[in-house]
Amino acid sequence: MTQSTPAAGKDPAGTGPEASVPVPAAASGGPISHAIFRLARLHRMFAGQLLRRIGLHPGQELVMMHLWELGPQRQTDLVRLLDSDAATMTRTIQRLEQAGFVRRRPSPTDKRASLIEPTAASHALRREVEQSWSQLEDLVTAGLSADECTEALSTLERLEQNLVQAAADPTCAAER
Amino acid sequence: MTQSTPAAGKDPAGTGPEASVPVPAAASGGPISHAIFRLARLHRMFAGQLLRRIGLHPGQELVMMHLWELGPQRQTDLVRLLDSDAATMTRTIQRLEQAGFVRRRPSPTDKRASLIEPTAASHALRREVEQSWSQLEDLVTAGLSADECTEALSTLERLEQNLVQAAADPTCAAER
DNA sequence: GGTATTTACTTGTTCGAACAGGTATCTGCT
DNA sequence: AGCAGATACCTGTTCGAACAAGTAAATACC
Repeated sequence: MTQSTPAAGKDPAGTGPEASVPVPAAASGGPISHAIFRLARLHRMFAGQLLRRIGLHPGQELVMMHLWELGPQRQTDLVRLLDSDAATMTRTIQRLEQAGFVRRRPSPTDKRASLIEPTAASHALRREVEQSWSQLEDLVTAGLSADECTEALSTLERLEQNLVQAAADPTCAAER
Repeated sequence: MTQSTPAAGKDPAGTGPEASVPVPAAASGGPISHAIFRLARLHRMFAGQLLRRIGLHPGQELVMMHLWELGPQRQTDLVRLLDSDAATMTRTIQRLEQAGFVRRRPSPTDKRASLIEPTAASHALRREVEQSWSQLEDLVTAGLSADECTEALSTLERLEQNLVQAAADPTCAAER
């Protein structure tokens, strides 16, 4: 926390440009929320750019990584692994299937389910996907020491834990 | 929603190499990237839940906050302020207009542009939106001291800065 | 066995995000 | 003045995310 930008501090009118971080007073009510939002947006954009070259859309690569690693899975398993949505998974699988990266096989034990398995063609992508991930990681952690990385990770996880806990907390009133 | 603990669980040796929790080795290639992804997802979900009650969709509230704060703006200005996309802004404005939160007035000086201004009805939402933002901020920073908040913010901004810089860096080769 | 509930998956919808065009209009340059 | 290029905005498309409903099969219960 040595060279923090004065984002949360002052941003007097007039100077306008603000090339690095656009942060009007609109964000003053939630500087950390806003920072999460901006970081996530940038991060997602980079991931999208990296994935685009290898013919995947953001989100699809996570499905593929799980399939490569764990072998054939039911959609429900993937949903649980990715903490995703069944409807989203249905369409993601459909697109991956149409793209030739995935195949569906009826489950031998459950007529409702089908097993999703990566195709041979998809394995050619595996290295590129993993490479892109580590490239993105390098980008985002540039200039950070190992200790700083650990600390950053712990910070992110702490924030995440706060939200996880809030989701489980009945006082949240965010029930649906 | 129901997300298992990412790092809180100690997960002793056990049997497998990575019998960890939400993601196996798939994330090992980019722990920080993955943490950003998860945090952002949760954060977005919470924001969505809070906004849902007040009749806005995630993203729309940012537009409204800028309009409330800065007064009538052209779409281009909003795009620049939010670092967003012109096409996205067009449709977001259309929906906000249809919802009655925004009005369009032709620009007196530029026949191409129109000025977007918040309606009187929209001002009733302002307090709720700001309240939701600070509520979300409280949620995400729960249990953090002021110092820890500052540090967390600085960490987030540092990661963001890395990506901002990478985007400007020609070695990125991500140019079109 | 027969019914109720849960589970696995699908479809429809709306939304933001991003890319690829397309059309006016404005601006800079000659 | 006239033209090239930039600008402001719109439309079409595909994608993930989330919600709502619905179908079929498995499971639980009586």
